[in-house]
Amino acid sequence: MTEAPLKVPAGAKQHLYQRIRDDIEARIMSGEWPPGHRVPFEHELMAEYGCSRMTVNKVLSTLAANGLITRRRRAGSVVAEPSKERAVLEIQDFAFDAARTGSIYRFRILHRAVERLDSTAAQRIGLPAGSQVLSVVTIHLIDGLPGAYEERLINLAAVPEASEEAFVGDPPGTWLLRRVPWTDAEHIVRAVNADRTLARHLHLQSGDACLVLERRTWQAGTFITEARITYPGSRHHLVGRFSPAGQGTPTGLAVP
Amino acid sequence: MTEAPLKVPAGAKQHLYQRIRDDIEARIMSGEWPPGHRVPFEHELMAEYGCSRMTVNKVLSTLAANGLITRRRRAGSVVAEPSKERAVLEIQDFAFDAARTGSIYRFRILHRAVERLDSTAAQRIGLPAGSQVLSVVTIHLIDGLPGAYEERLINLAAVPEASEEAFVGDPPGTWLLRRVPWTDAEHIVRAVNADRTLARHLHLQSGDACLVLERRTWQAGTFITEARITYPGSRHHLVGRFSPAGQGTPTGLAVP
DNA sequence: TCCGCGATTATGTATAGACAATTGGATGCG
DNA sequence: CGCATCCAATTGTCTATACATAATCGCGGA
Repeated sequence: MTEAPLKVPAGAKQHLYQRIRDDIEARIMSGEWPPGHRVPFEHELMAEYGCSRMTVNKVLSTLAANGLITRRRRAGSVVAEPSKERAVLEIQDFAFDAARTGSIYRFRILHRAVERLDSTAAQRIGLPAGSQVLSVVTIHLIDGLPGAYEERLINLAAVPEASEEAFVGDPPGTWLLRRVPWTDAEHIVRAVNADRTLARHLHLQSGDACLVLERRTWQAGTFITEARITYPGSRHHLVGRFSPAGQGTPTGLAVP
Repeated sequence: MTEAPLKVPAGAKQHLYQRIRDDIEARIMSGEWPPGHRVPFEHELMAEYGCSRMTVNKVLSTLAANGLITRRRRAGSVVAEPSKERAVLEIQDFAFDAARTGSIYRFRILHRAVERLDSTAAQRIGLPAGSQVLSVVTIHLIDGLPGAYEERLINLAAVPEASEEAFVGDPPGTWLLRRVPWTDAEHIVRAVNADRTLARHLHLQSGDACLVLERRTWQAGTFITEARITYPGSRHHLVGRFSPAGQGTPTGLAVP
Protein backbone atom coordinates (compact mmCIF):
# COMPACT_ATOMS: atom_id res chain seq x y z
CA MET A 1 0.00 0.00 0.00
CA THR A 2 2.80 2.35 0.83
CA GLU A 3 4.34 1.43 -2.46
CA ALA A 4 6.21 3.31 -5.09
CA PRO A 5 4.16 4.85 -7.89
CA LEU A 6 3.15 2.41 -10.56
CA LYS A 7 4.18 4.23 -13.68
CA VAL A 8 7.64 5.68 -13.73
CA PRO A 9 8.38 6.56 -17.35
CA ALA A 10 11.85 5.68 -18.53
CA GLY A 11 13.76 8.88 -17.98
CA ALA A 12 12.00 9.89 -14.81
CA LYS A 13 14.40 12.36 -13.33
CA GLN A 14 11.94 15.20 -13.26
CA HIS A 15 10.76 16.99 -10.22
CA LEU A 16 8.58 15.22 -7.75
CA TYR A 17 5.71 17.58 -8.37
CA GLN A 18 5.83 16.89 -12.08
CA ARG A 19 6.06 13.17 -11.60
CA ILE A 20 3.03 12.97 -9.36
CA ARG A 21 1.12 15.15 -11.73
CA ASP A 22 2.09 13.14 -14.77
CA ASP A 23 1.03 9.95 -13.03
CA ILE A 24 -2.38 11.23 -12.09
CA GLU A 25 -2.93 12.90 -15.42
CA ALA A 26 -2.00 9.75 -17.26
CA ARG A 27 -4.47 7.73 -15.26
CA ILE A 28 -7.23 10.22 -15.92
CA MET A 29 -6.44 10.68 -19.60
CA SER A 30 -6.08 6.98 -20.25
CA GLY A 31 -9.46 6.26 -18.77
CA GLU A 32 -8.07 4.16 -15.96
CA TRP A 33 -9.75 6.63 -13.65
CA PRO A 34 -13.05 7.48 -15.33
CA PRO A 35 -15.04 10.60 -14.53
CA GLY A 36 -16.47 10.33 -11.04
CA HIS A 37 -13.64 8.15 -9.80
CA ARG A 38 -12.27 9.23 -6.45
CA VAL A 39 -8.70 10.47 -6.54
CA PRO A 40 -6.59 9.33 -3.57
CA PHE A 41 -6.66 11.65 -0.58
CA GLU A 42 -3.75 13.94 -0.02
CA HIS A 43 -2.46 11.86 2.88
CA GLU A 44 -2.64 8.73 0.73
CA LEU A 45 -0.57 10.34 -1.99
CA MET A 46 1.85 11.60 0.65
CA ALA A 47 2.42 8.06 1.78
CA GLU A 48 2.58 6.69 -1.74
CA TYR A 49 5.20 9.13 -2.93
CA GLY A 50 6.86 9.73 0.41
CA CYS A 51 6.57 13.48 0.22
CA SER A 52 5.00 16.29 2.15
CA ARG A 53 1.40 17.34 1.95
CA MET A 54 2.22 20.70 0.38
CA THR A 55 3.58 18.95 -2.68
CA VAL A 56 0.56 16.78 -3.36
CA ASN A 57 -1.70 19.67 -2.45
CA LYS A 58 -0.08 21.78 -5.15
CA VAL A 59 -0.55 18.98 -7.67
CA LEU A 60 -4.21 18.47 -6.86
CA SER A 61 -4.94 22.19 -6.67
CA THR A 62 -3.45 22.69 -10.10
CA LEU A 63 -5.39 19.78 -11.54
CA ALA A 64 -8.54 21.29 -10.06
CA ALA A 65 -7.75 24.72 -11.48
CA ASN A 66 -7.38 23.07 -14.86
CA GLY A 67 -10.70 21.34 -14.61
CA LEU A 68 -9.37 17.80 -14.53
CA ILE A 69 -10.65 17.06 -11.04
CA THR A 70 -13.17 18.51 -8.62
CA ARG A 71 -12.30 18.94 -4.95
CA ARG A 72 -14.58 19.14 -1.96
CA ARG A 73 -13.68 19.34 1.67
CA ARG A 74 -14.25 16.22 3.63
CA ALA A 75 -15.44 14.41 0.51
CA GLY A 76 -12.13 14.37 -1.32
CA SER A 77 -11.40 14.80 -4.99
CA VAL A 78 -13.05 13.13 -7.96
CA VAL A 79 -12.20 13.01 -11.64
CA ALA A 80 -14.12 15.61 -13.63
CA GLU A 81 -15.05 15.53 -17.30
CA PRO A 82 -13.02 13.38 -19.67
CA SER A 83 -10.34 14.36 -22.07
CA LYS A 84 -11.50 16.90 -24.55
CA GLU A 85 -8.70 18.40 -26.50
CA ARG A 86 -8.40 22.04 -25.78
CA ALA A 87 -6.26 24.32 -27.85
CA VAL A 88 -5.42 27.78 -26.73
CA LEU A 89 -5.17 30.27 -29.51
CA GLU A 90 -3.60 33.54 -28.57
CA ILE A 91 -4.65 36.39 -30.73
CA GLN A 92 -2.07 39.08 -30.72
CA ASP A 93 -2.41 42.73 -31.21
CA PHE A 94 -1.42 43.76 -34.72
CA ALA A 95 0.82 46.58 -33.60
CA PHE A 96 2.54 44.48 -30.99
CA ASP A 97 3.15 41.66 -33.38
CA ALA A 98 4.56 43.98 -35.98
CA ALA A 99 6.90 45.53 -33.44
CA ARG A 100 8.09 42.11 -32.44
CA THR A 101 8.99 41.16 -35.96
CA GLY A 102 10.43 44.53 -36.83
CA SER A 103 7.73 45.39 -39.31
CA ILE A 104 5.86 48.64 -39.65
CA TYR A 105 2.21 48.55 -38.78
CA ARG A 106 -0.38 50.99 -40.10
CA PHE A 107 -4.10 50.89 -40.56
CA ARG A 108 -6.70 52.71 -42.59
CA ILE A 109 -10.34 53.24 -41.73
CA LEU A 110 -12.40 52.46 -44.81
CA HIS A 111 -15.81 53.06 -43.33
CA ARG A 112 -17.18 54.46 -40.12
CA ALA A 113 -20.85 55.09 -39.40
CA VAL A 114 -23.43 54.89 -36.68
CA GLU A 115 -25.98 52.32 -37.78
CA ARG A 116 -28.96 50.43 -36.49
CA LEU A 117 -28.77 46.67 -36.16
CA ASP A 118 -30.56 44.68 -38.79
CA SER A 119 -32.41 41.62 -37.61
CA THR A 120 -29.88 38.95 -38.60
CA ALA A 121 -27.01 40.72 -36.87
CA ALA A 122 -29.25 41.42 -33.88
CA GLN A 123 -30.07 37.77 -33.52
CA ARG A 124 -26.45 36.77 -33.91
CA ILE A 125 -25.25 38.98 -31.09
CA GLY A 126 -28.30 38.96 -28.87
CA LEU A 127 -29.24 42.63 -28.91
CA PRO A 128 -32.65 43.97 -29.92
CA ALA A 129 -32.91 44.83 -33.60
CA GLY A 130 -32.52 48.54 -34.21
CA SER A 131 -29.99 49.06 -31.43
CA GLN A 132 -27.43 51.72 -32.20
CA VAL A 133 -24.03 50.40 -33.13
CA LEU A 134 -20.91 51.91 -34.58
CA SER A 135 -19.82 50.08 -37.70
CA VAL A 136 -16.14 50.36 -38.57
CA VAL A 137 -14.25 48.74 -41.41
CA THR A 138 -10.49 48.76 -41.08
CA ILE A 139 -7.67 47.51 -43.23
CA HIS A 140 -4.51 46.52 -41.41
CA LEU A 141 -1.24 47.04 -43.21
CA ILE A 142 2.01 45.28 -42.38
CA ASP A 143 4.95 46.90 -44.14
CA GLY A 144 2.47 48.50 -46.46
CA LEU A 145 0.89 45.20 -47.46
CA PRO A 146 -2.67 44.38 -46.43
CA GLY A 147 -2.56 41.88 -43.58
CA ALA A 148 -6.19 41.76 -42.57
CA TYR A 149 -9.59 43.20 -43.31
CA GLU A 150 -11.66 43.92 -40.23
CA GLU A 151 -15.40 44.59 -40.00
CA ARG A 152 -16.46 45.59 -36.52
CA LEU A 153 -19.66 46.49 -34.72
CA ILE A 154 -19.47 48.32 -31.40
CA ASN A 155 -22.44 48.49 -29.07
CA LEU A 156 -22.94 52.19 -28.45
CA ALA A 157 -25.14 51.54 -25.45
CA ALA A 158 -22.15 49.93 -23.75
CA VAL A 159 -19.43 52.19 -25.13
CA PRO A 160 -21.05 55.58 -25.88
CA GLU A 161 -17.73 57.38 -26.14
CA ALA A 162 -16.96 55.37 -29.26
CA SER A 163 -19.35 57.53 -31.27
CA GLU A 164 -16.99 60.47 -30.94
CA GLU A 165 -13.81 58.57 -31.51
CA ALA A 166 -12.04 58.96 -34.82
CA PHE A 167 -9.51 56.14 -34.29
CA VAL A 168 -6.51 58.07 -35.46
CA GLY A 169 -3.90 56.74 -33.03
CA ASP A 170 -5.08 53.21 -32.34
CA PRO A 171 -7.19 50.92 -34.46
CA PRO A 172 -10.66 50.15 -33.06
CA GLY A 173 -9.69 46.82 -31.52
CA THR A 174 -6.79 48.21 -29.55
CA TRP A 175 -8.75 51.29 -28.56
CA LEU A 176 -11.61 49.16 -27.26
CA LEU A 177 -9.39 46.75 -25.42
CA ARG A 178 -7.85 49.61 -23.49
CA ARG A 179 -11.20 51.13 -22.67
CA VAL A 180 -13.45 48.18 -21.96
CA PRO A 181 -12.03 44.95 -20.60
CA TRP A 182 -14.04 41.98 -21.69
CA THR A 183 -15.05 39.08 -19.55
CA ASP A 184 -16.42 36.65 -22.11
CA ALA A 185 -15.60 36.01 -25.67
CA GLU A 186 -16.81 33.69 -28.39
CA HIS A 187 -14.71 32.85 -31.39
CA ILE A 188 -15.50 31.29 -34.70
CA VAL A 189 -12.86 30.34 -37.21
CA ARG A 190 -13.84 29.61 -40.79
CA ALA A 191 -12.38 29.38 -44.23
CA VAL A 192 -13.95 31.28 -47.10
CA ASN A 193 -13.19 32.09 -50.69
CA ALA A 194 -12.38 35.75 -51.24
CA ASP A 195 -15.07 37.70 -53.02
CA ARG A 196 -14.27 40.67 -55.22
CA THR A 197 -14.27 43.19 -52.38
CA LEU A 198 -12.00 41.11 -50.21
CA ALA A 199 -9.70 40.30 -53.09
CA ARG A 200 -9.28 43.96 -53.89
CA HIS A 201 -8.53 45.00 -50.33
CA LEU A 202 -6.23 42.10 -49.52
CA HIS A 203 -4.44 42.05 -52.89
CA LEU A 204 -5.64 38.55 -53.69
CA GLN A 205 -7.25 36.79 -56.57
CA SER A 206 -10.98 36.38 -56.37
CA GLY A 207 -11.58 32.90 -54.93
CA ASP A 208 -8.39 32.65 -52.89
CA ALA A 209 -8.84 30.98 -49.53
CA CYS A 210 -9.07 33.30 -46.53
CA LEU A 211 -9.16 32.60 -42.84
CA VAL A 212 -12.00 34.34 -41.04
CA LEU A 213 -11.93 34.92 -37.31
CA GLU A 214 -15.14 36.13 -35.79
CA ARG A 215 -15.00 37.34 -32.24
CA ARG A 216 -17.83 38.54 -30.06
CA THR A 217 -17.08 39.88 -26.61
CA TRP A 218 -19.18 40.66 -23.59
CA GLN A 219 -18.53 42.33 -20.32
CA ALA A 220 -20.55 40.98 -17.46
CA GLY A 221 -23.35 39.97 -19.76
CA THR A 222 -23.57 43.09 -21.90
CA PHE A 223 -22.47 42.85 -25.47
CA ILE A 224 -19.47 44.99 -26.33
CA THR A 225 -18.29 44.30 -29.82
CA GLU A 226 -18.24 41.92 -32.74
CA ALA A 227 -15.27 41.73 -35.05
CA ARG A 228 -14.92 39.75 -38.24
CA ILE A 229 -11.28 39.70 -39.23
CA THR A 230 -10.32 38.17 -42.54
CA TYR A 231 -6.74 37.13 -43.21
CA PRO A 232 -5.26 36.09 -46.50
CA GLY A 233 -5.06 32.34 -46.04
CA SER A 234 -1.82 32.05 -47.90
CA ARG A 235 0.03 34.54 -45.76
CA HIS A 236 -1.30 33.93 -42.27
CA HIS A 237 -2.28 31.19 -39.93
CA LEU A 238 -3.17 30.78 -36.28
CA VAL A 239 -0.88 28.90 -33.99
CA GLY A 240 -1.80 27.44 -30.65
CA ARG A 241 0.05 25.43 -28.11
CA PHE A 242 -1.35 23.65 -25.14
CA SER A 243 -0.33 21.42 -22.30
CA PRO A 244 -3.47 19.75 -21.10
CA ALA A 245 -2.91 19.82 -17.46
CA GLY A 246 -1.90 23.22 -17.35
CA GLN A 247 0.86 24.29 -15.11
CA GLY A 248 2.91 24.35 -18.21
CA THR A 249 2.01 27.76 -19.40
CA PRO A 250 -0.28 27.41 -22.32
CA THR A 251 1.90 29.58 -24.43
CA GLY A 252 0.89 30.42 -27.88
CA LEU A 253 1.31 32.70 -30.71
CA ALA A 254 -0.93 33.92 -33.40
CA VAL A 255 -0.03 35.82 -36.43
CA PRO A 256 -2.89 38.24 -36.43
CA MET B 1 8.46 51.11 2.82
CA THR B 2 7.12 48.30 4.88
CA GLU B 3 3.71 49.69 4.30
CA ALA B 4 0.32 48.16 3.73
CA PRO B 5 -0.67 47.49 0.11
CA LEU B 6 -1.91 50.53 -1.71
CA LYS B 7 -5.11 49.20 -3.13
CA VAL B 8 -7.40 47.40 -0.77
CA PRO B 9 -10.73 47.07 -2.52
CA ALA B 10 -13.74 47.80 -0.39
CA GLY B 11 -14.74 44.40 0.89
CA ALA B 12 -11.25 43.08 1.32
CA LYS B 13 -11.80 40.15 3.58
CA GLN B 14 -10.51 37.60 1.16
CA HIS B 15 -7.50 35.47 1.59
CA LEU B 16 -4.08 36.97 1.49
CA TYR B 17 -3.16 35.06 -1.64
CA GLN B 18 -6.19 36.39 -3.48
CA ARG B 19 -5.63 39.92 -2.30
CA ILE B 20 -2.04 40.06 -3.48
CA ARG B 21 -3.03 38.53 -6.78
CA ASP B 22 -5.89 40.96 -7.29
CA ASP B 23 -3.62 43.90 -6.53
CA ILE B 24 -0.99 42.86 -9.01
CA GLU B 25 -3.49 41.89 -11.67
CA ALA B 26 -5.26 45.22 -11.29
CA ARG B 27 -2.04 47.13 -11.76
CA ILE B 28 -1.18 45.15 -14.84
CA MET B 29 -4.63 45.28 -16.38
CA SER B 30 -5.04 49.00 -15.71
CA GLY B 31 -1.79 49.78 -17.44
CA GLU B 32 -0.19 51.18 -14.31
CA TRP B 33 2.45 48.53 -14.84
CA PRO B 34 3.02 48.43 -18.58
CA PRO B 35 4.60 45.50 -20.38
CA GLY B 36 8.22 45.20 -19.49
CA HIS B 37 7.72 46.81 -16.09
CA ARG B 38 9.53 44.96 -13.35
CA VAL B 39 7.27 43.34 -10.81
CA PRO B 40 8.55 43.67 -7.23
CA PHE B 41 10.81 40.86 -6.12
CA GLU B 42 9.39 38.20 -3.91
CA HIS B 43 11.20 39.56 -0.87
CA GLU B 44 9.81 43.03 -1.58
CA LEU B 45 6.26 41.72 -1.72
CA MET B 46 6.92 39.73 1.44
CA ALA B 47 7.79 42.94 3.20
CA GLU B 48 4.94 44.90 1.66
CA TYR B 49 2.28 42.41 2.63
CA GLY B 50 4.01 41.06 5.70
CA CYS B 51 3.72 37.45 4.65
CA SER B 52 6.00 34.53 3.89
CA ARG B 53 7.78 33.95 0.62
CA MET B 54 5.75 30.85 -0.19
CA THR B 55 2.62 32.95 -0.41
CA VAL B 56 3.96 35.53 -2.83
CA ASN B 57 5.74 32.80 -4.74
CA LYS B 58 2.43 31.06 -5.32
CA VAL B 59 0.89 34.31 -6.55
CA LEU B 60 3.70 35.05 -8.96
CA SER B 61 3.93 31.48 -10.18
CA THR B 62 0.23 31.48 -10.94
CA LEU B 63 0.44 34.79 -12.75
CA ALA B 64 3.33 33.42 -14.77
CA ALA B 65 1.38 30.26 -15.58
CA ASN B 66 -1.43 32.49 -16.80
CA GLY B 67 0.87 34.47 -19.03
CA LEU B 68 0.55 37.78 -17.22
CA ILE B 69 4.17 37.98 -16.17
CA THR B 70 7.45 36.41 -17.17
CA ARG B 71 9.86 35.18 -14.53
CA ARG B 72 13.56 34.69 -14.80
CA ARG B 73 15.98 33.64 -12.14
CA ARG B 74 18.23 36.34 -10.89
CA ALA B 75 16.56 38.91 -13.17
CA GLY B 76 13.18 38.91 -11.45
CA SER B 77 9.71 39.11 -12.94
CA VAL B 78 8.45 41.51 -15.56
CA VAL B 79 4.98 42.21 -16.90
CA ALA B 80 4.42 40.20 -20.04
CA GLU B 81 2.75 41.46 -23.14
CA PRO B 82 -0.78 42.64 -22.60
CA SER B 83 -3.79 42.40 -24.80
CA LYS B 84 -3.24 38.94 -26.01
CA GLU B 85 -6.62 37.48 -26.48
CA ARG B 86 -6.58 33.83 -25.79
CA ALA B 87 -9.28 31.66 -27.24
CA VAL B 88 -9.70 28.10 -26.16
CA LEU B 89 -10.79 25.82 -28.92
CA GLU B 90 -12.01 22.47 -27.84
CA ILE B 91 -11.64 19.85 -30.45
CA GLN B 92 -14.15 17.14 -30.02
CA ASP B 93 -14.05 13.60 -31.11
CA PHE B 94 -15.89 13.01 -34.38
CA ALA B 95 -17.88 10.10 -33.08
CA PHE B 96 -18.83 11.92 -29.91
CA ASP B 97 -19.93 14.97 -31.77
CA ALA B 98 -21.98 12.96 -34.22
CA ALA B 99 -23.71 11.16 -31.38
CA ARG B 100 -24.51 14.48 -29.79
CA THR B 101 -26.21 15.77 -32.90
CA GLY B 102 -27.91 12.51 -33.75
CA SER B 103 -25.90 11.89 -36.88
CA ILE B 104 -24.28 8.69 -37.99
CA TYR B 105 -20.52 8.66 -38.01
CA ARG B 106 -18.37 6.36 -40.11
CA PHE B 107 -14.85 6.50 -41.44
CA ARG B 108 -12.83 4.88 -44.17
CA ILE B 109 -9.10 4.26 -44.25
CA LEU B 110 -7.78 5.35 -47.64
CA HIS B 111 -4.14 4.60 -47.06
CA ARG B 112 -2.10 2.88 -44.42
CA ALA B 113 1.63 2.20 -44.62
CA VAL B 114 4.78 2.14 -42.57
CA GLU B 115 7.05 4.81 -43.96
CA ARG B 116 10.28 6.58 -43.20
CA LEU B 117 10.25 10.28 -42.46
CA ASP B 118 11.46 12.55 -45.21
CA SER B 119 13.57 15.47 -44.16
CA THR B 120 10.94 18.21 -44.28
CA ALA B 121 8.52 16.26 -42.12
CA ALA B 122 11.37 15.28 -39.83
CA GLN B 123 12.34 18.86 -39.28
CA ARG B 124 8.73 19.88 -38.72
CA ILE B 125 8.18 17.39 -35.95
CA GLY B 126 11.65 17.19 -34.50
CA LEU B 127 12.47 13.53 -35.12
CA PRO B 128 15.51 12.32 -37.04
CA ALA B 129 14.90 11.86 -40.75
CA GLY B 130 14.31 8.22 -41.60
CA SER B 131 12.47 7.41 -38.40
CA GLN B 132 9.76 4.84 -38.83
CA VAL B 133 6.26 6.24 -38.82
CA LEU B 134 2.86 4.89 -39.65
CA SER B 135 1.12 7.01 -42.23
CA VAL B 136 -2.66 6.81 -42.25
CA VAL B 137 -5.12 8.71 -44.39
CA THR B 138 -8.70 8.65 -43.22
CA ILE B 139 -11.90 10.11 -44.53
CA HIS B 140 -14.55 10.92 -41.93
CA LEU B 141 -18.16 10.59 -42.97
CA ILE B 142 -21.07 12.27 -41.25
CA ASP B 143 -24.39 10.84 -42.39
CA GLY B 144 -22.58 9.47 -45.40
CA LEU B 145 -21.16 12.84 -46.42
CA PRO B 146 -17.44 13.53 -46.19
CA GLY B 147 -16.82 15.76 -43.17
CA ALA B 148 -13.06 15.76 -43.00
CA TYR B 149 -9.95 14.40 -44.65
CA GLU B 150 -7.25 13.38 -42.23
CA GLU B 151 -3.57 12.69 -42.90
CA ARG B 152 -1.77 11.35 -39.88
CA LEU B 153 1.74 10.28 -38.97
CA ILE B 154 2.27 8.12 -35.88
CA ASN B 155 5.70 7.73 -34.33
CA LEU B 156 6.25 3.97 -34.23
CA ALA B 157 9.09 4.31 -31.75
CA ALA B 158 6.61 5.74 -29.26
CA VAL B 159 3.59 3.63 -30.21
CA PRO B 160 4.92 0.35 -31.65
CA GLU B 161 1.59 -1.42 -31.29
CA ALA B 162 0.16 0.90 -33.95
CA SER B 163 1.97 -1.03 -36.65
CA GLU B 164 -0.30 -4.01 -36.10
CA GLU B 165 -3.50 -2.06 -35.69
CA ALA B 166 -5.99 -2.12 -38.53
CA PHE B 167 -8.26 0.62 -37.14
CA VAL B 168 -11.50 -1.18 -37.75
CA GLY B 169 -13.42 -0.09 -34.67
CA ASP B 170 -12.04 3.35 -33.93
CA PRO B 171 -10.43 5.86 -36.25
CA PRO B 172 -6.72 6.47 -35.64
CA GLY B 173 -7.23 9.65 -33.59
CA THR B 174 -9.62 8.05 -31.15
CA TRP B 175 -7.55 4.88 -30.95
CA LEU B 176 -4.44 6.88 -30.13
CA LEU B 177 -6.11 9.08 -27.57
CA ARG B 178 -7.22 6.02 -25.66
CA ARG B 179 -3.83 4.40 -25.81
CA VAL B 180 -1.36 7.22 -25.37
CA PRO B 181 -2.31 10.28 -23.37
CA TRP B 182 -0.58 13.38 -24.62
CA THR B 183 0.92 16.08 -22.51
CA ASP B 184 1.73 18.75 -25.07
CA ALA B 185 0.10 19.79 -28.27
CA GLU B 186 0.69 22.37 -30.92
CA HIS B 187 -2.02 23.51 -33.27
CA ILE B 188 -1.97 25.40 -36.50
CA VAL B 189 -5.09 26.59 -38.26
CA ARG B 190 -4.94 27.67 -41.89
CA ALA B 191 -7.13 28.25 -44.87
CA VAL B 192 -6.28 26.65 -48.19
CA ASN B 193 -7.86 26.18 -51.59
CA ALA B 194 -8.84 22.60 -52.29
CA ASP B 195 -6.66 20.83 -54.80
CA ARG B 196 -8.01 18.09 -57.01
CA THR B 197 -7.45 15.30 -54.51
CA LEU B 198 -9.11 17.15 -51.69
CA ALA B 199 -11.98 18.24 -53.87
CA ARG B 200 -12.66 14.68 -54.91
CA HIS B 201 -12.61 13.29 -51.41
CA LEU B 202 -14.59 16.08 -49.81
CA HIS B 203 -17.11 16.46 -52.66
CA LEU B 204 -16.03 20.00 -53.38
CA GLN B 205 -15.05 22.05 -56.40
CA SER B 206 -11.38 22.47 -57.00
CA GLY B 207 -10.38 25.78 -55.40
CA ASP B 208 -13.04 25.81 -52.69
CA ALA B 209 -11.80 27.15 -49.36
CA CYS B 210 -10.94 24.55 -46.73
CA LEU B 211 -10.02 24.89 -43.10
CA VAL B 212 -6.88 22.98 -42.15
CA LEU B 213 -6.14 22.05 -38.57
CA GLU B 214 -2.69 20.69 -37.94
CA ARG B 215 -2.03 19.14 -34.58
CA ARG B 216 1.19 17.71 -33.25
CA THR B 217 1.22 16.03 -29.87
CA TRP B 218 3.95 14.95 -27.51
CA GLN B 219 4.04 12.95 -24.35
CA ALA B 220 6.70 14.00 -21.90
CA GLY B 221 8.90 15.26 -24.70
CA THR B 222 8.58 12.36 -27.13
CA PHE B 223 6.68 12.97 -30.30
CA ILE B 224 3.51 10.91 -30.64
CA THR B 225 1.57 11.95 -33.69
CA GLU B 226 0.90 14.62 -36.25
CA ALA B 227 -2.51 15.04 -37.81
CA ARG B 228 -3.53 17.33 -40.62
CA ILE B 229 -7.30 17.47 -40.75
CA THR B 230 -8.96 19.31 -43.60
CA TYR B 231 -12.57 20.41 -43.34
CA PRO B 232 -14.73 21.76 -46.11
CA GLY B 233 -14.76 25.45 -45.24
CA SER B 234 -18.34 25.88 -46.25
CA ARG B 235 -19.70 23.19 -43.99
CA HIS B 236 -17.59 23.42 -40.86
CA HIS B 237 -16.03 25.90 -38.53
CA LEU B 238 -14.31 25.95 -35.17
CA VAL B 239 -15.97 27.57 -32.21
CA GLY B 240 -14.25 28.71 -29.06
CA ARG B 241 -15.32 30.44 -25.92
CA PHE B 242 -13.20 31.99 -23.27
CA SER B 243 -13.28 33.92 -20.03
CA PRO B 244 -10.04 35.78 -19.61
CA ALA B 245 -9.43 35.98 -15.89
CA GLY B 246 -7.92 32.55 -15.92
CA GLN B 247 -9.11 30.75 -12.87
CA GLY B 248 -12.51 30.17 -14.38
CA THR B 249 -12.44 27.06 -16.49
CA PRO B 250 -12.36 27.99 -20.13
CA THR B 251 -15.26 26.14 -21.64
CA GLY B 252 -15.74 25.71 -25.30
CA LEU B 253 -17.09 23.71 -28.13
CA ALA B 254 -15.85 22.82 -31.54
CA VAL B 255 -17.56 21.24 -34.46
CA PRO B 256 -14.85 18.89 -35.64
C1' DT C 1 40.28 45.46 -23.96
C1' DC C 2 38.11 41.26 -23.71
C1' DC C 3 37.05 36.99 -21.88
C1' DG C 4 36.26 33.59 -18.34
C1' DC C 5 34.88 32.56 -13.89
C1' DG C 6 33.21 33.00 -9.39
C1' DA C 7 30.05 35.51 -6.25
C1' DT C 8 25.66 37.10 -5.61
C1' DT C 9 20.88 37.20 -6.05
C1' DA C 10 16.34 35.76 -7.36
C1' DT C 11 13.61 32.11 -8.43
C1' DG C 12 12.23 26.83 -8.19
C1' DT C 13 11.22 23.08 -5.42
C1' DA C 14 10.49 20.81 -1.26
C1' DT C 15 9.71 20.02 3.93
C1' DA C 16 7.22 20.00 8.38
C1' DG C 17 4.04 21.99 11.01
C1' DA C 18 -0.06 24.80 12.20
C1' DC C 19 -4.69 26.40 12.20
C1' DA C 20 -9.16 27.54 9.64
C1' DA C 21 -13.16 26.18 7.06
C1' DT C 22 -16.28 22.96 5.30
C1' DT C 23 -19.01 19.01 5.36
C1' DG C 24 -20.27 13.92 5.75
C1' DG C 25 -21.41 10.94 9.07
C1' DA C 26 -22.26 9.52 13.79
C1' DT C 27 -24.53 10.48 17.94
C1' DG C 28 -27.99 11.48 20.97
C1' DC C 29 -32.30 13.64 22.16
C1' DG C 30 -37.23 14.37 21.77
C1' DC D 1 -38.27 7.61 13.72
C1' DG D 2 -36.90 12.41 12.78
C1' DC D 3 -34.05 15.97 13.63
C1' DA D 4 -30.53 18.89 15.65
C1' DT D 5 -25.86 18.69 17.19
C1' DC D 6 -21.25 17.42 17.59
C1' DC D 7 -17.15 15.18 15.76
C1' DA D 8 -13.78 14.07 12.73
C1' DA D 9 -11.93 13.84 8.12
C1' DT D 10 -10.39 16.47 4.35
C1' DT D 11 -9.16 20.35 1.95
C1' DG D 12 -7.54 25.49 2.09
C1' DT D 13 -4.26 28.68 3.50
C1' DC D 14 -0.11 30.17 5.63
C1' DT D 15 4.56 30.12 8.00
C1' DA D 16 9.47 29.43 8.40
C1' DT D 17 13.18 27.19 6.58
C1' DA D 18 16.35 24.79 3.45
C1' DC D 19 18.78 23.74 -0.48
C1' DA D 20 19.02 23.60 -5.73
C1' DT D 21 19.39 26.13 -10.00
C1' DA D 22 20.01 29.77 -13.13
C1' DA D 23 21.77 34.03 -14.60
C1' DT D 24 23.68 38.58 -14.00
C1' DC D 25 27.39 41.35 -12.49
C1' DG D 26 31.81 42.43 -11.64
C1' DC D 27 36.45 41.15 -10.92
C1' DG D 28 40.82 39.47 -12.31
C1' DG D 29 43.95 37.68 -15.63
C1' DA D 30 45.65 37.20 -20.36
